[in-house]
Amino acid sequence: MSQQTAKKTKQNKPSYHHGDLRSTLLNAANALLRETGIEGLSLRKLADKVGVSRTAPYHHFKDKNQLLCAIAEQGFVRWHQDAEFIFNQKGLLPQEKYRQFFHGYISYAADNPELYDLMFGRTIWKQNSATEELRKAAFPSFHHQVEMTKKWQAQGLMPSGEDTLRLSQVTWGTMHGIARLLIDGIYADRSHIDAMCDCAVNLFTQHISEVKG
Amino acid sequence: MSQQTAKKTKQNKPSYHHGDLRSTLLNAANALLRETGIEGLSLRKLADKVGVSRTAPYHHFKDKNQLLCAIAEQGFVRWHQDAEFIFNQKGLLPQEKYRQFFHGYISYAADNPELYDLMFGRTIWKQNSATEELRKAAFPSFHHQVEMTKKWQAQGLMPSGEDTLRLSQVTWGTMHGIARLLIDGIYADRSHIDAMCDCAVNLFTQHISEVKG
DNA sequence: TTGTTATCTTGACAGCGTCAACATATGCTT
DNA sequence: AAGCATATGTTGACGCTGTCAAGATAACAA
Repeated sequence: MSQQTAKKTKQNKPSYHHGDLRSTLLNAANALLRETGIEGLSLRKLADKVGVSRTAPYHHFKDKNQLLCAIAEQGFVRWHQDAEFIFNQKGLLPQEKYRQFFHGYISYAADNPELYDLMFGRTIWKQNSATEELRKAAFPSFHHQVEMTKKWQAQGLMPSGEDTLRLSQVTWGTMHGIARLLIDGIYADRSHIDAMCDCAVNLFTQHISEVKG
Repeated sequence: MSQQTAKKTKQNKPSYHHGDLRSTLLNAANALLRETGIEGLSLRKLADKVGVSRTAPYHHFKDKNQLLCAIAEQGFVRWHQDAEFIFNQKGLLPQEKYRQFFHGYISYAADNPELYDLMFGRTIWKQNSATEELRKAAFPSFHHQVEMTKKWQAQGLMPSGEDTLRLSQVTWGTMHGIARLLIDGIYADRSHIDAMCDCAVNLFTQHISEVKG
C-alpha cells in the first residue's frame, strides 16, 4: 500500500518506471530523516512513502549506506554555502565575523539536528564507509576552517602562539561539542545557546578594532 | 548453541537457574559493547554468549534500554572515581590540575570509546529514556564540573568575568567535542591528542603560581 | 525489429526486540 | 514436610529490518 501518489507519465497514467526515482528518494529521505532520525529511517518505509517496492531503491543506491552518504553530501554542500555567505560579508570586524560564524555553525546543527548527526556522526565516519563523493564534499569544510584560523591568527584575533592546526581542531571541537550536546538531548534548555556561543567567542578571541580582510 | 560454559551448580552439574545472571549479563554486555559498539550489541548475541535463551535477560532488565542504562551507569561511576582521584591530588598548581583533568577526560573517552558513546550519546538522552538510577549517577558529574569551574574562577585560573554556568558549558563542550571527533572517527590521527588538549588548556586558563587549594 | 540494458517487482532469508505461554526451581507459610 | 507463590528459565511467534535472487517490464541502441 503506497502512501504517496503512484508514479505517472506525462499523460497522468501510471507507468512501470518512475522516471525520477533517485532524486525523489533523496528528497523523501531528507524529510524522513528530519522526522525520525537515522534510526527511524528505513529503506522500506522510504520506498513505501515514495510509492515503489522495497527493493526499487537498490537500483539507485548500492545499499543503505550509499543513500545516507548522498544525504550527508547535500548537507555539506548546503552548510558550505551558509559558511561562504558569512565569510564573504564585507565591512565586519574580524571578531564579529567569527562570532557570526560560530553562531551560524550551531544554528545549522540546531536547525538540522538529524542531518548534522548524519554528517558528523559515527554511522558514516567510524565505520569508514564514506563514499568518495561524500569525502570530496566534506573535506573542503574541514580545510576551510584551518585556512580561516590561520587568517584570524594573522589578524591578531586569535593567539598566534598556538599551532594553527591544533587551534582549529580545538575551536572546531568546541563548536562540535556544543552542537552535539544540544542535538543529542544533553543540553535540554535551548534558551542559552546564544549566551554559550558568545562565551566561547570571548574565550577564543581578543578584541581588535582594525578590519584587515 | 551456547558459546559459553553452561551454568553449573557447586557440584558442577548443569542447573536450570543461573544464579548470578544479572551481573553476568552486565559483564558480558560490557565486553560485547567494547567489541562491537552499541549497534552490534544485540540481546540475542548477549544471551547466546552467556549461554541462556534469548528471553532470559528480560527477567533482569525490562528491555534493551534498561540494560544499556545499567551499563552507562557503571561508566559514570568509574569516570567519577577517576575524576575524584585527579581532583584530590595535593600540591599541584591549579593549571596543572586542570590540565590533568582535561587529559583524563579525553583519555577516558579514548580508552572506552563505545562506553563513552553510550554514556553521552543520543541513544539514551535524546530518546529521553534514561532510568532514574542512571540520572542519579550522571548528574553529579555534570554538577561537579560546574562547582570546579566556580572554584577555578575564584582562583584566578579562569576568567571571572564570564558566567560560571556558561563557562563550564563551553569548557565541557570542548572536551566533549574533541572526545567525539576522536571516537567517531573524524580525527583519525590520534598522535596529536595531547597537543590538542594542551592547546585547549592554554586557551582556557591563565598562568598563576599560587596554590590556593 | 531485435537484442541489450536499465528499472521495477515479488519471494525469500537471517537477524533484531519483544510478547505470550509454558516449565522448573526456589523459598516462604502453614 | 507439604503446598503454594514467586522468581527465573524456556520455546514459539510476530512484525520489523537490510538485502539477495529471480523474474517482469520498459527504454534504448543496433
